[in-house]
Amino acid sequence: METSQEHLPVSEATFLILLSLAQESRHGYAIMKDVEALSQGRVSLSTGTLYGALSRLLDQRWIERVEDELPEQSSRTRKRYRLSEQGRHVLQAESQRLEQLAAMARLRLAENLS
Amino acid sequence: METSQEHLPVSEATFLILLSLAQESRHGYAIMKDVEALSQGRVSLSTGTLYGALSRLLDQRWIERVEDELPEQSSRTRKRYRLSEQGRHVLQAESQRLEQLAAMARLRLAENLS
DNA sequence: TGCGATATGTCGTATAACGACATATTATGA
DNA sequence: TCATAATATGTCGTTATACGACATATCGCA
Repeated sequence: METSQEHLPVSEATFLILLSLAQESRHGYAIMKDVEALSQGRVSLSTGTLYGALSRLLDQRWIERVEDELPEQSSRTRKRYRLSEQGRHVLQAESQRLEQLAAMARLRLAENLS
Repeated sequence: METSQEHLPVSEATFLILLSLAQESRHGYAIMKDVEALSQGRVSLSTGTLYGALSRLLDQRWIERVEDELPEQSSRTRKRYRLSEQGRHVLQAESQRLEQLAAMARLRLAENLS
């Protein structure tokens, strides 16, 4: 049986992209802007990272293409993506890993306050 | 001014090695075992990862060599390492990054429980 | 008309994790 | 005593991926 945990950890870029799509489906540029806002400006994805990650995530089936409603008017070359079921599982597993890591650090760092 | 945040994120392997050394100075093999225990068996560092990381961490001055007390008796080829001041700063910064990421995920994932 | 924002992509480089391989010592139990 | 497991450190090649630089096109607006 293949569990989501086997794919962890995912990179920060991948995590933030998945997290952005967890809220709603978006196209690449919107993900870029959302990740920047989401991280309070700390993370600015370069286009190399973004589109490379999107293509990888599609291959892995963690995200899926969504056909834009209203394709007639205002049809730019935008491509919309959404999180797949599998992607949501991975995101949840990675979130737990992050929580666990943060909790471990809190404990160990508290031990040594002397 | 160079702040610890500029080096983030650090890899999971690096983070766990630093966290292990935050408790007390250790030699490589002991770090390996501690990381395994610390992560409840989830992370088993390969020696390639471990010794590669240690050598890099020394270069970056995030860790330092410690001369073993009692070098006469029981002197194996063990090399002991400790966390440097800079290393502790990086570890603290990375812990905060992890907390922030985990908190972000908690919020977004809670939004979409419907 | 031109510029900034929106939008997508490729390419080359650098970093680092990882498994496989190599080697040596120490402790233990059959 | 002899083999085996645990302790201990290291190198090498492969692979994954982040990132900056470059390239291109459209849209809205002043």
